[in-house]
Amino acid sequence: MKNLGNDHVNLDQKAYNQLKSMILDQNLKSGSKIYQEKLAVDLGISRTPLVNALKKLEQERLITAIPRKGFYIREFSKEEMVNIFELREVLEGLAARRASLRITGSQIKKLNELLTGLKTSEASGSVEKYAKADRRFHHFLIKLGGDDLLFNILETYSVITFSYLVKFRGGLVRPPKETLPEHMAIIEAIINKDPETAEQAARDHFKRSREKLLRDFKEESQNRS
Amino acid sequence: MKNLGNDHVNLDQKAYNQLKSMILDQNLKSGSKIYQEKLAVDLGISRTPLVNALKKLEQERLITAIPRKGFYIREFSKEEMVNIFELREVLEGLAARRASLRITGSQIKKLNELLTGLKTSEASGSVEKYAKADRRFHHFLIKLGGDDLLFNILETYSVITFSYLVKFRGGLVRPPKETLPEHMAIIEAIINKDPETAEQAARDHFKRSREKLLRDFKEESQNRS
DNA sequence: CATAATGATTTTGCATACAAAATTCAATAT
DNA sequence: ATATTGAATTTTGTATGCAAAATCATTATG
Repeated sequence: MKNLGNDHVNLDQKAYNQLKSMILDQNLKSGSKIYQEKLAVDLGISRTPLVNALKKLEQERLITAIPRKGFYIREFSKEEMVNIFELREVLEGLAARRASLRITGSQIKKLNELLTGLKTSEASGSVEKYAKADRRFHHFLIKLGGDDLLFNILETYSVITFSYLVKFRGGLVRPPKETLPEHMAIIEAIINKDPETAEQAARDHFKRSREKLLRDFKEESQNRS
Repeated sequence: MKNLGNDHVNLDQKAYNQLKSMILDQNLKSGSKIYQEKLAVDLGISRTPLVNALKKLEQERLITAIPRKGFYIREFSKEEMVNIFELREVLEGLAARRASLRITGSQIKKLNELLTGLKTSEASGSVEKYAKADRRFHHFLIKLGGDDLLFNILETYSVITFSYLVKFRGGLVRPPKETLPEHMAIIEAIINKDPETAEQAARDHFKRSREKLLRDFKEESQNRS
Protein backbone atom coordinates (compact mmCIF):
# COMPACT_ATOMS: atom_id res chain seq x y z
CA MET A 1 0.00 0.00 0.00
CA LYS A 2 2.29 2.74 1.19
CA ASN A 3 5.62 3.25 -0.39
CA LEU A 4 7.87 2.43 2.49
CA GLY A 5 11.52 1.72 2.13
CA ASN A 6 14.30 3.89 0.79
CA ASP A 7 12.79 5.81 -2.10
CA HIS A 8 11.32 8.81 -0.43
CA VAL A 9 8.51 10.51 -2.32
CA ASN A 10 8.76 14.22 -2.08
CA LEU A 11 5.37 15.87 -1.70
CA ASP A 12 6.56 19.26 -2.96
CA GLN A 13 7.61 17.67 -6.21
CA LYS A 14 4.48 15.60 -6.47
CA ALA A 15 2.27 18.63 -5.95
CA TYR A 16 4.35 20.60 -8.43
CA ASN A 17 3.97 17.98 -11.15
CA GLN A 18 0.27 17.59 -10.58
CA LEU A 19 -0.39 21.32 -10.58
CA LYS A 20 1.62 21.80 -13.72
CA SER A 21 -0.39 19.23 -15.65
CA MET A 22 -3.61 20.60 -14.25
CA ILE A 23 -2.70 24.04 -15.54
CA LEU A 24 -1.65 22.77 -18.95
CA ASP A 25 -4.76 20.63 -19.28
CA GLN A 26 -6.85 23.64 -18.29
CA ASN A 27 -8.19 21.79 -15.28
CA LEU A 28 -7.20 24.92 -13.45
CA LYS A 29 -8.40 27.72 -15.65
CA SER A 30 -6.29 30.80 -16.20
CA GLY A 31 -7.29 33.74 -14.08
CA SER A 32 -8.93 31.55 -11.48
CA LYS A 33 -8.00 31.70 -7.85
CA ILE A 34 -6.43 28.82 -5.96
CA TYR A 35 -8.31 27.83 -2.82
CA GLN A 36 -5.50 26.32 -0.87
CA GLU A 37 -7.42 24.32 1.66
CA LYS A 38 -9.72 22.78 -0.90
CA LEU A 39 -6.99 22.04 -3.42
CA ALA A 40 -4.77 20.54 -0.73
CA VAL A 41 -7.54 18.19 0.30
CA ASP A 42 -8.20 17.30 -3.35
CA LEU A 43 -4.53 16.43 -3.80
CA GLY A 44 -4.47 14.54 -0.53
CA ILE A 45 -1.74 16.68 1.03
CA SER A 46 -1.53 19.56 3.47
CA ARG A 47 -1.19 23.22 2.59
CA THR A 48 2.55 23.19 3.26
CA PRO A 49 3.76 21.25 0.22
CA LEU A 50 0.98 22.75 -1.90
CA VAL A 51 2.13 26.28 -1.17
CA ASN A 52 5.72 25.26 -1.88
CA ALA A 53 4.67 24.02 -5.29
CA LEU A 54 2.66 27.17 -5.93
CA LYS A 55 5.65 29.32 -5.11
CA LYS A 56 7.81 27.33 -7.44
CA LEU A 57 5.31 27.74 -10.24
CA GLU A 58 5.16 31.41 -9.43
CA GLN A 59 8.86 31.68 -10.14
CA GLU A 60 8.23 29.89 -13.42
CA ARG A 61 5.51 32.44 -14.13
CA LEU A 62 2.69 29.95 -14.51
CA ILE A 63 1.10 31.37 -11.38
CA THR A 64 0.76 34.87 -9.95
CA ALA A 65 0.91 35.55 -6.24
CA ILE A 66 -0.77 38.59 -4.77
CA PRO A 67 0.36 39.13 -1.18
CA ARG A 68 -2.34 38.61 1.38
CA LYS A 69 -4.78 37.71 -1.37
CA GLY A 70 -3.56 34.44 -2.80
CA PHE A 71 -2.42 32.56 -5.85
CA TYR A 72 -3.99 32.85 -9.28
CA ILE A 73 -3.43 30.91 -12.47
CA ARG A 74 -1.50 33.20 -14.73
CA GLU A 75 -2.92 34.77 -17.86
CA PHE A 76 -0.42 35.74 -20.50
CA SER A 77 -0.74 38.95 -22.39
CA LYS A 78 0.09 39.22 -26.04
CA GLU A 79 3.09 41.39 -25.29
CA GLU A 80 4.44 38.74 -22.96
CA MET A 81 4.03 36.04 -25.57
CA VAL A 82 5.96 38.12 -28.07
CA ASN A 83 8.68 38.65 -25.48
CA ILE A 84 8.86 34.94 -24.81
CA PHE A 85 9.32 34.25 -28.50
CA GLU A 86 12.09 36.81 -28.54
CA LEU A 87 13.76 35.02 -25.65
CA ARG A 88 13.37 31.66 -27.25
CA GLU A 89 14.84 33.10 -30.41
CA VAL A 90 18.20 33.77 -28.80
CA LEU A 91 18.16 30.88 -26.35
CA GLU A 92 17.12 28.18 -28.73
CA GLY A 93 19.62 29.67 -31.16
CA LEU A 94 22.26 29.05 -28.53
CA ALA A 95 20.95 25.53 -27.93
CA ALA A 96 21.17 24.77 -31.65
CA ARG A 97 24.69 26.11 -31.81
CA ARG A 98 25.76 24.01 -28.86
CA ALA A 99 23.93 20.97 -30.19
CA SER A 100 25.84 21.13 -33.46
CA LEU A 101 29.10 21.07 -31.53
CA ARG A 102 28.21 18.12 -29.35
CA ILE A 103 25.95 15.82 -31.30
CA THR A 104 26.77 12.12 -31.41
CA GLY A 105 25.92 9.41 -33.91
CA SER A 106 22.98 7.98 -32.02
CA GLN A 107 21.61 11.46 -31.48
CA ILE A 108 21.78 12.12 -35.20
CA LYS A 109 19.70 9.02 -35.71
CA LYS A 110 17.14 10.23 -33.20
CA LEU A 111 17.05 13.64 -34.86
CA ASN A 112 16.33 12.03 -38.20
CA GLU A 113 13.51 10.04 -36.67
CA LEU A 114 12.00 13.24 -35.33
CA LEU A 115 12.30 14.77 -38.77
CA THR A 116 10.45 11.81 -40.26
CA GLY A 117 7.77 12.32 -37.64
CA LEU A 118 7.40 15.95 -38.68
CA LYS A 119 7.19 15.03 -42.35
CA THR A 120 4.60 12.30 -42.01
CA SER A 121 2.40 14.37 -39.73
CA GLU A 122 2.62 17.27 -42.14
CA ALA A 123 1.61 14.92 -44.95
CA SER A 124 -1.26 13.55 -42.87
CA GLY A 125 -2.77 16.99 -42.73
CA SER A 126 -3.41 16.80 -38.99
CA VAL A 127 -2.34 20.05 -37.42
CA GLU A 128 -2.60 18.50 -33.99
CA LYS A 129 -0.23 15.69 -34.86
CA TYR A 130 2.22 18.14 -36.34
CA ALA A 131 2.05 20.34 -33.25
CA LYS A 132 2.96 17.32 -31.15
CA ALA A 133 5.85 16.36 -33.39
CA ASP A 134 6.97 19.98 -33.30
CA ARG A 135 7.05 19.97 -29.52
CA ARG A 136 8.98 16.71 -29.45
CA PHE A 137 11.51 18.16 -31.84
CA HIS A 138 12.08 21.34 -29.83
CA HIS A 139 12.24 19.39 -26.63
CA PHE A 140 14.94 17.14 -28.01
CA LEU A 141 16.83 20.11 -29.38
CA ILE A 142 17.03 21.88 -26.04
CA LYS A 143 17.97 18.63 -24.36
CA LEU A 144 20.75 18.20 -26.87
CA GLY A 145 22.17 21.68 -26.69
CA GLY A 146 21.30 22.73 -23.20
CA ASP A 147 23.34 22.31 -20.10
CA ASP A 148 21.30 22.17 -16.91
CA LEU A 149 20.82 25.90 -16.84
CA LEU A 150 19.84 26.50 -20.42
CA PHE A 151 17.61 23.45 -20.44
CA ASN A 152 15.70 24.57 -17.39
CA ILE A 153 15.05 28.06 -18.70
CA LEU A 154 14.03 26.85 -22.11
CA GLU A 155 11.84 24.11 -20.78
CA THR A 156 9.91 26.63 -18.71
CA TYR A 157 9.34 28.97 -21.60
CA SER A 158 8.43 26.14 -23.95
CA VAL A 159 5.78 25.08 -21.51
CA ILE A 160 4.38 28.60 -21.38
CA THR A 161 4.38 28.89 -25.15
CA PHE A 162 2.67 25.57 -25.46
CA SER A 163 -0.01 26.38 -22.94
CA TYR A 164 -0.72 29.67 -24.63
CA LEU A 165 -0.82 28.28 -28.14
CA VAL A 166 -3.10 25.43 -27.23
CA LYS A 167 -5.51 27.81 -25.63
CA PHE A 168 -5.56 30.62 -28.15
CA ARG A 169 -4.27 29.21 -31.43
CA GLY A 170 -5.10 25.53 -31.61
CA GLY A 171 -1.43 24.73 -31.09
CA LEU A 172 0.55 26.48 -33.81
CA VAL A 173 1.52 29.97 -34.86
CA ARG A 174 2.16 29.07 -38.47
CA PRO A 175 1.10 26.21 -40.75
CA PRO A 176 3.28 23.09 -41.07
CA LYS A 177 3.93 23.78 -44.74
CA GLU A 178 5.75 26.89 -43.69
CA THR A 179 7.67 25.63 -40.67
CA LEU A 180 8.67 22.18 -41.93
CA PRO A 181 11.46 23.49 -44.20
CA GLU A 182 12.73 25.62 -41.33
CA HIS A 183 12.90 22.61 -39.05
CA MET A 184 14.74 20.74 -41.76
CA ALA A 185 17.26 23.56 -42.08
CA ILE A 186 17.97 23.49 -38.34
CA ILE A 187 18.39 19.72 -38.32
CA GLU A 188 20.61 19.75 -41.36
CA ALA A 189 22.95 22.36 -39.91
CA ILE A 190 23.23 20.47 -36.64
CA ILE A 191 24.01 17.20 -38.39
CA ASN A 192 26.60 19.02 -40.52
CA LYS A 193 28.08 20.29 -37.26
CA ASP A 194 27.87 23.85 -38.50
CA PRO A 195 27.26 26.00 -35.41
CA GLU A 196 26.82 29.35 -37.12
CA THR A 197 24.22 28.08 -39.56
CA ALA A 198 22.43 26.09 -36.86
CA GLU A 199 22.12 29.12 -34.61
CA GLN A 200 20.99 31.35 -37.44
CA ALA A 201 18.43 28.80 -38.66
CA ALA A 202 16.94 28.42 -35.19
CA ARG A 203 16.81 32.17 -34.73
CA ASP A 204 15.15 32.72 -38.09
CA HIS A 205 12.56 30.11 -37.25
CA PHE A 206 11.53 31.90 -34.06
CA LYS A 207 11.85 35.32 -35.56
CA ARG A 208 9.35 34.45 -38.27
CA SER A 209 6.94 33.03 -35.74
CA ARG A 210 7.29 36.08 -33.55
CA GLU A 211 6.65 38.39 -36.47
CA LYS A 212 3.62 36.40 -37.52
CA LEU A 213 2.26 36.53 -33.98
CA LEU A 214 2.80 40.28 -33.88
CA ARG A 215 1.02 40.76 -37.22
CA ASP A 216 -1.91 38.66 -36.03
CA PHE A 217 -2.19 40.66 -32.82
CA LYS A 218 -2.21 43.92 -34.76
CA GLU A 219 -4.83 42.61 -37.13
CA GLU A 220 -6.97 41.43 -34.23
CA SER A 221 -6.97 44.80 -32.55
CA GLN A 222 -7.82 46.49 -35.84
CA ASN A 223 -10.75 44.20 -36.46
CA ARG A 224 -12.03 44.97 -33.03
CA SER A 225 -12.17 48.72 -33.63
CA MET B 1 -8.34 54.00 -5.00
CA LYS B 2 -4.86 52.93 -4.06
CA ASN B 3 -4.19 49.79 -2.19
CA LEU B 4 -3.06 51.48 0.99
CA GLY B 5 -2.30 49.96 4.33
CA ASN B 6 0.49 48.02 2.73
CA ASP B 7 3.12 48.19 5.38
CA HIS B 8 2.78 44.45 5.53
CA VAL B 9 6.24 42.99 5.86
CA ASN B 10 6.59 39.67 4.18
CA LEU B 11 8.95 37.41 6.09
CA ASP B 12 9.72 35.26 3.06
CA GLN B 13 10.98 38.30 1.22
CA LYS B 14 12.86 39.60 4.22
CA ALA B 15 14.61 36.28 4.73
CA TYR B 16 15.35 36.06 1.02
CA ASN B 17 17.01 39.48 0.93
CA GLN B 18 19.03 38.83 4.04
CA LEU B 19 20.21 35.43 2.88
CA LYS B 20 21.17 36.76 -0.49
CA SER B 21 23.40 39.47 0.96
CA MET B 22 24.85 37.02 3.45
CA ILE B 23 25.83 34.75 0.58
CA LEU B 24 27.27 37.54 -1.54
CA ASP B 25 29.19 38.96 1.42
CA GLN B 26 30.52 35.48 2.16
CA ASN B 27 28.92 35.54 5.59
CA LEU B 28 27.59 32.19 4.55
CA LYS B 29 30.53 30.45 2.98
CA SER B 30 30.10 28.40 -0.15
CA GLY B 31 29.87 24.71 0.45
CA SER B 32 28.68 25.16 4.01
CA LYS B 33 25.52 23.63 5.30
CA ILE B 34 22.51 25.61 6.47
CA TYR B 35 21.39 24.74 9.97
CA GLN B 36 17.76 25.75 9.71
CA GLU B 37 16.87 26.02 13.36
CA LYS B 38 19.94 28.04 14.26
CA LEU B 39 19.73 30.34 11.24
CA ALA B 40 16.03 30.91 11.80
CA VAL B 41 16.69 31.97 15.37
CA ASP B 42 19.53 34.22 14.21
CA LEU B 43 17.22 35.90 11.73
CA GLY B 44 14.48 36.12 14.31
CA ILE B 45 11.96 34.11 12.29
CA SER B 46 10.67 30.56 12.23
CA ARG B 47 11.80 27.80 9.91
CA THR B 48 8.81 28.26 7.60
CA PRO B 49 9.75 31.56 5.92
CA LEU B 50 13.42 30.63 6.08
CA VAL B 51 12.85 27.44 4.15
CA ASN B 52 10.71 29.36 1.63
CA ALA B 53 13.58 31.75 1.03
CA LEU B 54 16.04 28.88 0.74
CA LYS B 55 13.87 27.21 -1.88
CA LYS B 56 13.67 30.41 -3.84
CA LEU B 57 17.43 30.78 -3.77
CA GLU B 58 17.70 27.17 -4.81
CA GLN B 59 15.77 27.98 -7.98
CA GLU B 60 18.16 30.85 -8.56
CA ARG B 61 21.00 28.39 -8.10
CA LEU B 62 22.68 30.18 -5.24
CA ILE B 63 21.81 27.25 -3.00
CA THR B 64 21.73 23.49 -3.48
CA ALA B 65 19.14 21.30 -1.84
CA ILE B 66 19.85 17.66 -1.16
CA PRO B 67 16.65 15.83 -0.23
CA ARG B 68 16.54 14.64 3.35
CA LYS B 69 19.96 16.15 3.95
CA GLY B 70 19.50 19.87 3.74
CA PHE B 71 20.50 23.10 2.03
CA TYR B 72 24.05 24.03 1.16
CA ILE B 73 25.54 27.23 -0.17
CA ARG B 74 26.29 26.58 -3.78
CA GLU B 75 29.76 26.29 -5.23
CA PHE B 76 30.10 27.06 -8.89
CA SER B 77 32.25 24.94 -11.10
CA LYS B 78 34.33 26.42 -13.86
CA GLU B 79 32.17 24.77 -16.49
CA GLU B 80 29.10 26.40 -15.02
CA MET B 81 30.70 29.81 -15.05
CA VAL B 82 31.59 29.39 -18.70
CA ASN B 83 28.01 28.35 -19.41
CA ILE B 84 26.69 31.40 -17.60
CA PHE B 85 28.88 33.65 -19.70
CA GLU B 86 27.53 31.93 -22.77
CA LEU B 87 24.00 32.62 -21.60
CA ARG B 88 24.75 36.21 -20.80
CA GLU B 89 26.29 36.53 -24.23
CA VAL B 90 23.01 35.91 -26.02
CA LEU B 91 20.74 37.43 -23.39
CA GLU B 92 22.62 40.64 -22.84
CA GLY B 93 22.94 40.81 -26.62
CA LEU B 94 19.17 40.76 -26.77
CA ALA B 95 18.94 43.36 -24.02
CA ALA B 96 21.30 45.65 -25.92
CA ARG B 97 19.30 45.22 -29.10
CA ARG B 98 16.08 46.05 -27.32
CA ALA B 99 17.66 48.95 -25.48
CA SER B 100 18.74 50.55 -28.75
CA LEU B 101 15.14 50.42 -29.96
CA ARG B 102 13.62 51.95 -26.86
CA ILE B 103 16.11 54.35 -25.37
CA THR B 104 14.91 57.85 -24.47
CA GLY B 105 16.76 61.14 -24.12
CA SER B 106 17.12 61.03 -20.37
CA GLN B 107 18.32 57.45 -20.53
CA ILE B 108 20.97 58.47 -23.04
CA LYS B 109 22.14 61.04 -20.55
CA LYS B 110 22.34 58.42 -17.82
CA LEU B 111 24.23 56.08 -20.11
CA ASN B 112 26.79 58.79 -20.81
CA GLU B 113 27.19 59.34 -17.11
CA LEU B 114 27.89 55.66 -16.62
CA LEU B 115 30.43 55.80 -19.41
CA THR B 116 32.17 58.71 -17.69
CA GLY B 117 32.20 56.64 -14.52
CA LEU B 118 33.89 53.79 -16.36
CA LYS B 119 36.48 56.10 -17.89
CA THR B 120 37.45 57.89 -14.71
CA SER B 121 37.71 54.68 -12.72
CA GLU B 122 39.84 53.15 -15.44
CA ALA B 123 42.06 56.23 -15.34
CA SER B 124 42.25 56.04 -11.55
CA GLY B 125 43.83 52.62 -11.85
CA SER B 126 41.57 51.10 -9.20
CA VAL B 127 40.36 47.74 -10.43
CA GLU B 128 37.81 47.64 -7.66
CA LYS B 129 36.28 50.95 -8.66
CA TYR B 130 36.15 49.86 -12.27
CA ALA B 131 34.50 46.59 -11.33
CA LYS B 132 31.80 48.54 -9.54
CA ALA B 133 31.25 50.90 -12.45
CA ASP B 134 31.14 47.86 -14.72
CA ARG B 135 28.38 46.32 -12.64
CA ARG B 136 26.40 49.54 -12.61
CA PHE B 137 26.67 49.72 -16.37
CA HIS B 138 25.49 46.19 -16.98
CA HIS B 139 22.72 46.59 -14.47
CA PHE B 140 21.43 49.67 -16.22
CA LEU B 141 21.71 47.98 -19.59
CA ILE B 142 19.55 45.04 -18.61
CA LYS B 143 17.09 47.38 -16.95
CA LEU B 144 16.90 49.37 -20.16
CA GLY B 145 16.50 46.49 -22.56
CA GLY B 146 14.84 43.90 -20.43
CA ASP B 147 11.16 43.37 -19.98
CA ASP B 148 10.26 41.77 -16.67
CA LEU B 149 11.23 38.35 -17.87
CA LEU B 150 14.56 39.13 -19.40
CA PHE B 151 15.49 41.39 -16.54
CA ASN B 152 14.82 38.73 -13.94
CA ILE B 153 16.87 36.08 -15.68
CA LEU B 154 19.76 38.41 -16.33
CA GLU B 155 19.73 39.83 -12.85
CA THR B 156 20.03 36.34 -11.39
CA TYR B 157 22.95 35.39 -13.57
CA SER B 158 24.68 38.71 -13.04
CA VAL B 159 24.54 38.10 -9.34
CA ILE B 160 26.08 34.68 -9.76
CA THR B 161 28.80 36.03 -12.02
CA PHE B 162 29.52 38.78 -9.57
CA SER B 163 29.75 36.50 -6.58
CA TYR B 164 32.05 34.15 -8.44
CA LEU B 165 34.33 36.85 -9.78
CA VAL B 166 34.69 38.57 -6.44
CA LYS B 167 35.64 35.33 -4.82
CA PHE B 168 38.03 33.92 -7.40
CA ARG B 169 39.18 36.80 -9.55
CA GLY B 170 39.09 39.98 -7.52
CA GLY B 171 36.11 41.14 -9.52
CA LEU B 172 37.06 41.10 -13.18
CA VAL B 173 37.84 38.63 -15.93
CA ARG B 174 39.81 41.07 -18.05
CA PRO B 175 41.61 44.36 -17.34
CA PRO B 176 39.75 47.67 -17.76
CA LYS B 177 42.07 48.76 -20.56
CA GLU B 178 40.69 45.88 -22.60
CA THR B 179 37.00 46.11 -21.75
CA LEU B 180 36.55 49.87 -21.72
CA PRO B 181 36.53 50.22 -25.52
CA GLU B 182 34.03 47.36 -25.71
CA HIS B 183 31.72 49.10 -23.28
CA MET B 184 32.06 52.24 -25.33
CA ALA B 185 31.12 50.37 -28.49
CA ILE B 186 27.97 49.00 -26.87
CA ILE B 187 26.94 52.41 -25.56
CA GLU B 188 27.62 54.07 -28.88
CA ALA B 189 25.50 51.60 -30.82
CA ILE B 190 22.62 51.96 -28.39
CA ILE B 191 22.73 55.73 -28.54
CA ASN B 192 22.83 55.52 -32.34
CA LYS B 193 19.75 53.31 -32.11
CA ASP B 194 21.47 50.64 -34.15
CA PRO B 195 20.08 47.31 -32.89
CA GLU B 196 22.25 44.98 -34.95
CA THR B 197 25.48 46.63 -33.93
CA ALA B 198 24.40 46.92 -30.33
CA GLU B 199 23.59 43.22 -30.11
CA GLN B 200 26.81 42.22 -31.81
CA ALA B 201 28.91 44.52 -29.61
CA ALA B 202 27.38 43.10 -26.44
CA ARG B 203 27.85 39.56 -27.67
CA ASP B 204 31.47 40.16 -28.61
CA HIS B 205 32.12 41.62 -25.19
CA PHE B 206 30.89 38.52 -23.42
CA LYS B 207 32.39 36.16 -25.93
CA ARG B 208 35.83 37.61 -25.31
CA SER B 209 35.39 37.33 -21.55
CA ARG B 210 34.18 33.78 -21.87
CA GLU B 211 37.14 32.83 -24.02
CA LYS B 212 39.54 34.46 -21.61
CA LEU B 213 37.97 32.59 -18.71
CA LEU B 214 38.25 29.34 -20.63
CA ARG B 215 41.91 29.97 -21.43
CA ASP B 216 42.64 30.75 -17.79
CA PHE B 217 40.95 27.58 -16.63
CA LYS B 218 42.93 25.50 -19.09
CA GLU B 219 46.15 27.14 -18.01
CA GLU B 220 45.29 26.58 -14.37
CA SER B 221 44.72 22.88 -14.83
CA GLN B 222 47.96 22.56 -16.80
CA ASN B 223 49.96 24.29 -14.09
CA ARG B 224 48.50 21.93 -11.60
CA SER B 225 49.67 18.78 -13.39
C1' DC C 1 43.33 -0.82 15.21
C1' DA C 2 39.69 -0.45 11.97
C1' DT C 3 35.11 -1.21 11.46
C1' DA C 4 30.53 -2.55 12.67
C1' DA C 5 26.65 -2.15 15.65
C1' DT C 6 23.85 0.39 18.77
C1' DG C 7 21.61 4.02 20.98
C1' DA C 8 21.22 9.08 21.60
C1' DT C 9 20.72 13.46 19.33
C1' DT C 10 19.82 16.45 15.61
C1' DT C 11 17.52 17.65 11.47
C1' DT C 12 14.19 17.28 7.91
C1' DG C 13 9.48 16.90 5.85
C1' DC C 14 5.09 17.59 6.65
C1' DA C 15 0.73 18.54 9.18
C1' DT C 16 -1.58 21.43 12.08
C1' DA C 17 -2.78 25.43 15.00
C1' DC C 18 -3.95 30.10 15.22
C1' DA C 19 -3.81 35.28 14.88
C1' DA C 20 -4.42 38.84 11.54
C1' DA C 21 -6.10 40.24 7.06
C1' DA C 22 -9.48 39.84 3.56
C1' DT C 23 -13.98 38.71 2.06
C1' DT C 24 -18.80 37.80 2.40
C1' DC C 25 -23.17 38.87 3.80
C1' DA C 26 -26.87 40.62 6.48
C1' DA C 27 -28.68 44.64 8.38
C1' DT C 28 -29.32 49.42 8.27
C1' DA C 29 -29.02 54.13 6.62
C1' DT C 30 -29.16 57.32 2.68
C1' DA D 1 -32.34 50.91 -5.05
C1' DT D 2 -27.75 51.87 -3.50
C1' DA D 3 -24.36 52.68 -0.30
C1' DT D 4 -22.44 51.78 4.39
C1' DT D 5 -21.40 49.36 8.25
C1' DG D 6 -20.03 45.80 10.86
C1' DA D 7 -20.28 41.20 12.49
C1' DA D 8 -19.51 36.26 10.74
C1' DT D 9 -16.71 33.54 7.79
C1' DT D 10 -12.92 32.40 4.98
C1' DT D 11 -8.18 32.63 3.83
C1' DT D 12 -3.47 33.79 4.41
C1' DG D 13 1.04 34.08 6.87
C1' DT D 14 3.63 32.16 10.22
C1' DA D 15 4.91 29.30 14.25
C1' DT D 16 4.96 24.97 16.25
C1' DG D 17 4.62 19.94 16.93
C1' DC D 18 6.02 15.49 15.74
C1' DA D 19 7.39 11.14 13.22
C1' DA D 20 10.89 9.41 10.23
C1' DA D 21 15.51 9.95 8.47
C1' DA D 22 20.15 11.30 9.05
C1' DT D 23 24.08 12.15 11.90
C1' DC D 24 26.92 11.59 15.78
C1' DA D 25 28.97 9.32 19.82
C1' DT D 26 29.97 5.17 22.05
C1' DT D 27 30.82 0.70 22.62
C1' DA D 28 31.44 -3.92 20.74
C1' DT D 29 33.60 -7.06 17.36
C1' DG D 30 36.69 -8.89 13.87
